[in-house]
Amino acid sequence: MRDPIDTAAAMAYHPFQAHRPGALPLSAFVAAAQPSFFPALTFPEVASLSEPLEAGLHAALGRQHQPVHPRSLKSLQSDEGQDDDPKVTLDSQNLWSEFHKRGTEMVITKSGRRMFPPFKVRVDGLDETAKYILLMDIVAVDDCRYKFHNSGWTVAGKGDPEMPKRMYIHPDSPSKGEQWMSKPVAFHKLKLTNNISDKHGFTILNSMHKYQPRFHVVRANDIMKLPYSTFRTYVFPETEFIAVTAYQNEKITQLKIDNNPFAKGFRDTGNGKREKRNKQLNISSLHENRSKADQDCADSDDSCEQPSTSDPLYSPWELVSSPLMSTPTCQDENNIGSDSDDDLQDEDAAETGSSRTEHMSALSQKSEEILWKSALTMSNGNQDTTKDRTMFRMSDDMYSVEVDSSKNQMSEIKDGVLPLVSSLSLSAGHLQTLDFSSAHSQQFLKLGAPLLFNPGQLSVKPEAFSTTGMGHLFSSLPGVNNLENGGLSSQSITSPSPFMFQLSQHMLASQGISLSPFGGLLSYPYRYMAASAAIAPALPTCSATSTLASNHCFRSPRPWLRFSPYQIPNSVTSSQNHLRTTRSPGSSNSQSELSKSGSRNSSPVSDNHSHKSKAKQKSAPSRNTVKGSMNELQNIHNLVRGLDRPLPPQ
Amino acid sequence: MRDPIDTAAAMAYHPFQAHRPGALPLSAFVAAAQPSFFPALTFPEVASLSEPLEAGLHAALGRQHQPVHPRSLKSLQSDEGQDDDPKVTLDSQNLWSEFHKRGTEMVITKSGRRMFPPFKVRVDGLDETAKYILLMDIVAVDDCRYKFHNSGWTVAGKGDPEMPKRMYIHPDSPSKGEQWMSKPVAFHKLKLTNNISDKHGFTILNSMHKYQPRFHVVRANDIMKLPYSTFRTYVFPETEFIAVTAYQNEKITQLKIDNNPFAKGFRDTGNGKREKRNKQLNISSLHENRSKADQDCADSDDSCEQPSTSDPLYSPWELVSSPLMSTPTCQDENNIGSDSDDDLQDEDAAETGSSRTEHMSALSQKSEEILWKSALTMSNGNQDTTKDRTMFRMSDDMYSVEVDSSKNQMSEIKDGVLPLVSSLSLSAGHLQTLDFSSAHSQQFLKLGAPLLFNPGQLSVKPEAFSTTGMGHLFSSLPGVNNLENGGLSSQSITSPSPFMFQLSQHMLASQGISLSPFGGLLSYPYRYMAASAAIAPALPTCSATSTLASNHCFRSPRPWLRFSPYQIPNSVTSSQNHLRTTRSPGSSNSQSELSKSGSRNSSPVSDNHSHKSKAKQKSAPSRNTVKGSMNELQNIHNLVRGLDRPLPPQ
DNA sequence: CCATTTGACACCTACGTGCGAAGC
DNA sequence: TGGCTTCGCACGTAGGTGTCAAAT
Repeated sequence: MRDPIDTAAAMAYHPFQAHRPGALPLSAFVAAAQPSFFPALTFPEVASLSEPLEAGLHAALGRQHQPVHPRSLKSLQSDEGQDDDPKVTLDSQNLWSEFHKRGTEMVITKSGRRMFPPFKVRVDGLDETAKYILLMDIVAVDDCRYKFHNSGWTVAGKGDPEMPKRMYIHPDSPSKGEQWMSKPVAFHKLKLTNNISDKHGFTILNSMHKYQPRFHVVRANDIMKLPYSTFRTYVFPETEFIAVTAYQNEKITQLKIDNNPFAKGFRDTGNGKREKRNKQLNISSLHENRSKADQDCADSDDSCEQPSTSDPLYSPWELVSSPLMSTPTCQDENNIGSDSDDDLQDEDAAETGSSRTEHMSALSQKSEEILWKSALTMSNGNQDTTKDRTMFRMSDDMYSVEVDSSKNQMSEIKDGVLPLVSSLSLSAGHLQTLDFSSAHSQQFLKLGAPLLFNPGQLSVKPEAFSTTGMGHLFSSLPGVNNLENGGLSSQSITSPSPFMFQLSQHMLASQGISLSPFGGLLSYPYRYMAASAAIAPALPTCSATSTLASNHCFRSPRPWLRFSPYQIPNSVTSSQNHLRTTRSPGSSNSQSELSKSGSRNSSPVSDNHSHKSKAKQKSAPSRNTVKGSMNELQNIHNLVRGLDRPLPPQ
Repeated sequence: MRDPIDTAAAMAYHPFQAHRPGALPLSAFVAAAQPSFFPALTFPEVASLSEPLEAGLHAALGRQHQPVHPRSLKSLQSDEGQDDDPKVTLDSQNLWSEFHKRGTEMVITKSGRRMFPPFKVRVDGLDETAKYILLMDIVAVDDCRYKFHNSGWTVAGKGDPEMPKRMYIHPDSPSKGEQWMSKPVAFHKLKLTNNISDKHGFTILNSMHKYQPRFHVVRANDIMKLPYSTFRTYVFPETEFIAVTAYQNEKITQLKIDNNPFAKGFRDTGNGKREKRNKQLNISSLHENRSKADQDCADSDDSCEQPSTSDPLYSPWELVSSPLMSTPTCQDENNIGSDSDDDLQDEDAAETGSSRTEHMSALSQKSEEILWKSALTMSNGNQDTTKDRTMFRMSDDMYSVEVDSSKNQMSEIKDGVLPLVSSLSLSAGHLQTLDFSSAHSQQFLKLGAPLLFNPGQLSVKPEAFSTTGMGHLFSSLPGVNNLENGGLSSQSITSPSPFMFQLSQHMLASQGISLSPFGGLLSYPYRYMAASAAIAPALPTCSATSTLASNHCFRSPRPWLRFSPYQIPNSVTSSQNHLRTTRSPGSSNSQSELSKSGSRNSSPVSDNHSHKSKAKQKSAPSRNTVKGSMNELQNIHNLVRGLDRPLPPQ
């Protein structure tokens, strides 16, 4: 049914690390990144292309570098078996594409807003018996602020500093591959907000900024093992969006109204100013026509709460692949997604089955750049220029990046290699958080929510975590119990490691770890927990002086509010990484479904992919690769928080 | 605030086992049960009264007995630290009492119905840093069928066979004691149904039968360790109820309408035939006036979804302790809870503060019997007569029973000893199931739900489970993976062990265990998993010939549908048990609150208990104790399923 | 003045209630 | 017929929508 990966690209990887903003502008590294693509490789089973990863890594590391022994990391892996080959397809892809080509907007509110379309994926190729943790995050695509002008989005200046992005771990994690593959994996519990003081664990975004959701597959049977596990990251370009507090593009509004069941009240019953829009809204096919089994999507608690757009009068839209209305970089001032070119005009034309594939192909080059940029830089705006970068993407495909922190060698060339590297792959934001939010977290947050891993506090030997270990990794380890019992120690506060996870108590509980309320100044007490000294040696500095990475990151409250992404100093640590990139067919289905009233003769996107290999070759990875890697490392190692909690100034 | 246990009773315990229905009627054992009470003992910290438990145990065991080595069990304990002393108080106790004294009815529907009042408890005295699993089940009080006649409940004959009762594990399990104590623990996700083919994991009850909810505290950091852990069972007599498909007692209906927010639409707005009932409905105090913090009750996903009865015009009712309207045994034909005596007539009287305590005290003896019966026999109707039994209860207090399977000695006498024994304490039903239902389970059930532990399939040595183990107990053990991977083996089907748990995939997933769909005749494939040969040696036989316990229980599909509880043969195994009984003040608050409009001068029940020691002395345990123990063991060791799944005839 | 944000609101989807007619 | 059960229903709660006016 769904075998997304059909193209491959490989790229040499050059590890890299220390970065001193100011002295060493990020853009320098970004510009050097030049991943190369190889022709499509039919995803080998467990192909593993061995290549040294440490080249120049330690040398580049200014300090704070605690070398990671691959063997140690290996032992930390909860599941190192390579007998899986995850394939991920985006659910309701055609709906996503419809939004994307018009310039998807996502409303962010103070109280938190869901995404629509819902981010839902189908996973295949997992080891049925192995446990996986599935998570997602949303990272900034660039460092630009946008504005909607003349029915199009334009860059309106430099972006605002990004709040720490949280890793949203699917509430069902960890679960067996069997379970994940049995039904779509939905993330509708993830909510977007613009409230920087959010205490629910929602993802905090900047309005009028562009973001890219990402999906990660981690083979681990315990959330506590996340840091030592391989991350396979999947990026669906069509899920890119601009965060807004109020809809700017009326077409997006109408698309939402027509497809979101909760907005059914606004569908034209002759009241609004909107006219007969029903005809063009036949895109909801995949989103609506999900089978009974599909409705049992794997999501937190309410079994697939996201109501299905079950309006029978909507017939499936054509399955457009990679949308063209991609976003410009900060330098680009050209409008994208302007309404004039193809919206209302070709509505009926689209219905007749006219394929947009060609049109999109023409813009694929640009799309690739953007997507790679977002994938590489984790979109925190850590680069001020984008023109220097040679990005790439495979049109009508989504990108997946696999980062294996336990391998000190070049990754296997699966379907493509992305210079996205991190010792832990917990990337996507200079401040990265693992957030187990959901209804659970919201409930548990009330008694003191996030758990932060402080590498310096856990000096347990990696070997202690045996592969046959029974989970509850830290709960029974010396030094960890102290943290668990004692609430928040001043030491933990003053020198939190950049590699910290924010966990909801619920998830922690099911993992054998719990939090205790911390009677501090905050309504949301924190607790710091050591993850392992082996994982995140490098740390970003957060002082205004922008010194090189030190272990005292975030000694000041919410440092990210003081600096722009470029100003936030970063440094990455060694950690021999195993890089593996796969590509999953994202919007490669160009089938068009003419019937708009049910008689669909083409299978839904996720069920019938034409595995076209459209891989493009690019130059071998150069500095850009390094840049990407560095950003990844930085992101991963960055402390991510997101709750409005003041930290001791020192 | 809440320190429920203030009275103690101790009782000699004589293990016991094999039971052959027909040849050896259950009533014989039941009649012999004569637990004895000792005066209140202020619960010692970790007092441990050592007494041999094995007396006559093995001798009585006809066969199938696999002796359990205490040391082995001890090693299996996830948390053997005795530094806790759980105290449990029933939330909304006064509301419960209001219902109970009228004869609580709970509607059961095919699609599942919540309980109202919601079963919610506050837990205290836990080890803040230790992990606990909190669960509850609902067991039949007797083997009687009831009917509502002349505004009162009467026994209407012998009860129908009970479906296997499922252990509902709180979705947040396991969590730190810290978390459990931080907020009320609600179980509103547990639903009642009369659909014997229920596939949601709901609790299946017989209409017109009487049931008793029970609450269990287990110190364990992994659900897989449940079998080896000590169960502390708490019974709140006022939560007893009769399952109905339609309300019989109009007073109960009105009480529901007035207190359940979801039934607000039926409150007298002048439409119904019900007149001014508002005045008497001031009971909702505790249930309504919960603080903001209380609303964050620890429950599955939707943070305390149960809406609060926030009608400000209701003032707290008097805090009555143990209700009088207790249920009769099958032999008793006297009406209870008849409306004529005290309902509409004394409504206003009650409002004026007239205490019902005396009235209840008069009936306390009867109540005790009933409660003990339910606690001892787990109310599966395994005894056909109740007159023989000498039950007891401490009026206006709830009972708690602690069973420690890891101790081969008489339990510490805390506040009382109850002859409730089981090798694993997973009692309460001849068919006992651990059900992790909730929204999760419903979702995961769809791909093959229950997990059954088959002791015969796991021969791993108990020592393998080290205390420092990291959870995921079975996932990495030899012999277990086979089960996990292979779906359902015929062997597993044909000889399932009586000790099996039914787990939802979700919970299993978070515990390192998952299930795979089994392409059989059933929509809900089963998977059998060995728990440990050390735990449940004895098994109930389920054949019509009523042979003594054998390992081939439930070889026939749904055997419980063929036999009455008495016909189902049972046998218990040795397993040196540590018995400990505690008593928590349930409805011991006899304060009356006169003000019906807010001016409560008495603290809520859970905050202000007058620790009255009303322990009563009873005779030393005799055969009845054995009976109770046997039932417990049987219940625990019984295979519990509940899904309408046919088993291979052989 | 503008662009953007906020909050109350009507209108939806879910689903928890008892009712009452109909079924068995 | 008389119990008891079932089902659709109206009416709640809870919360997800975009709208619109007002605020910033």
